[in-house]
Amino acid sequence: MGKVRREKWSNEFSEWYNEILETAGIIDKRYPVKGMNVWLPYGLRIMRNIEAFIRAEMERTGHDEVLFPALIPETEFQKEAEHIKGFEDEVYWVTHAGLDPLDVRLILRPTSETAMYSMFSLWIRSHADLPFKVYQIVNVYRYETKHTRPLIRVREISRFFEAHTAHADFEDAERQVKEDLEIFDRLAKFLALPYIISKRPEWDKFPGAYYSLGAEIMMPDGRTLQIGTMHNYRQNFARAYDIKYETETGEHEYVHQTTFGMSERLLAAVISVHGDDNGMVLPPTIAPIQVVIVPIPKKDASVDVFAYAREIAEELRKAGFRVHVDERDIRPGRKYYDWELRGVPLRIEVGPRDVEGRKAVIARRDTMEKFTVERENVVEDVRKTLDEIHENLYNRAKEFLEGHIKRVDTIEEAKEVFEDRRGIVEIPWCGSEECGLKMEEELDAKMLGVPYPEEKAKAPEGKRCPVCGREAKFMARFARTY
RNA sequence: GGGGCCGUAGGGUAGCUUGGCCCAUCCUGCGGGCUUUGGGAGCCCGUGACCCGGGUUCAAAUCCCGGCGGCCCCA
Repeated sequence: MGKVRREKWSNEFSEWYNEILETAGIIDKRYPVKGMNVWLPYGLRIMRNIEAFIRAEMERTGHDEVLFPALIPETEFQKEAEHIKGFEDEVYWVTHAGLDPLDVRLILRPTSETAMYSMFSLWIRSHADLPFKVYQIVNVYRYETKHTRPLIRVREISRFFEAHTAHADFEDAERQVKEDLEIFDRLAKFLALPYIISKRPEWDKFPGAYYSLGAEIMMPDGRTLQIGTMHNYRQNFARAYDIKYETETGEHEYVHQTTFGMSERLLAAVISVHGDDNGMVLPPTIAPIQVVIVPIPKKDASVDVFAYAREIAEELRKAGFRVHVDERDIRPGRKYYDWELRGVPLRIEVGPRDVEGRKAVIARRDTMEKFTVERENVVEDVRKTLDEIHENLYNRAKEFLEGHIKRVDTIEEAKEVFEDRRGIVEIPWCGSEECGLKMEEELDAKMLGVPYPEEKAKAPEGKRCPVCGREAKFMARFARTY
């Protein structure tokens, strides 16, 4: 009691993760198609809370919500050469209608650029239409050949967020990327998730992009998980899909485009990063139940603990909290374990002693600490404690992330760091693809890219690329990734 | 692309080598009853499974062949 354990969480993360998803009621992975899972009510409620925040941010920043069809004609899909090359071996094809083969085959969208952009070319006419900013949250399909993993690597991404924008020039597109980063930062704070941003190397950018940024978090087993991406396409897609606008002086110019993407990996990150051996720990911002009240009856007690519990619940609800009173006829200890597993950030226990003394016991999910508060201070103490929990989750995760980033100068040192296959290594790099790929191979890790913004990416004076010995231009990040 | 392992109730498992004692074991879950409630109580009753197809045999969860599905390792 009162002790946070993270042994299984850290040492047997895969088992921990699968078990939690199932027992906490997030998803049911028994659906008979590989890589496709069923969302359960509790998991969906958490995801909806995350999406509510994203939608509010989209509204705040002037994005409109749209909804495109899931099917894309082969002819549209093939317009941007790099894009098709990047996705062709992982799209699902619709080739028949009934028994007859289709004249033009259709793909199930793996992402929506090629669905959207022919429409963009119809919609965007003049400079007055720019910047043009839309988003949607839909399911997309990718035939993953590597191991699928619920919420992380799936063949149907159920909650794929994608914002697409078009701009008059490169500078405005760059402003959009900055805005995306700011939105992402606010979202990450909302989820209490510390992260890093890297600019992807040329060989790993999004197919068709001019450059790609990726946001990563640190998983309990020391691997990184990408939970957000921002791309500047420049005019690559505009040329392929003929998206032009008329300037103030009457010329026709191709637009500059960006995208910003996220998915249910956000939920995977929240569950993984904040959890412990007892289960999930949800940030109060997204917990479907923020406070659970467990009445502790005594057979011969003269007081009504249930009435007392309901009364506190009502007061908390009026103050704006999401509260549940657990009146099930099972023992309290069982209820504690139940709600801990489901990550409810704060529990209130009320027994006859509390009713008589006008008190309540508060138990924090993050630290597993318990303390007694006065009845009349409950609302205030709950508010304060929930805030502290959120802050503590963020700080704990930040410490974990930062403790897993190491700077080294040589391949040998990097290998030493990776001996336990954990963490992120930053190593000087000349910037050539050849040396980058060589390091990936030597380290058995992926290059995430270089720190972003660019100022942070520069290698300190005098550092040399450990592969070719030339002067290092950047510090490159390597990690084992999901 | 190459190699290996595995499919038994909702979840986890025993049984398989050496076929019969298996209308299949135990834990958990689920429904009901009694009793209890400050950290997973107990007892009783009930519920529910051998991946699919073919073969061998007097007899198949067990052996053989094929299919489907899952997992792991290597490139």
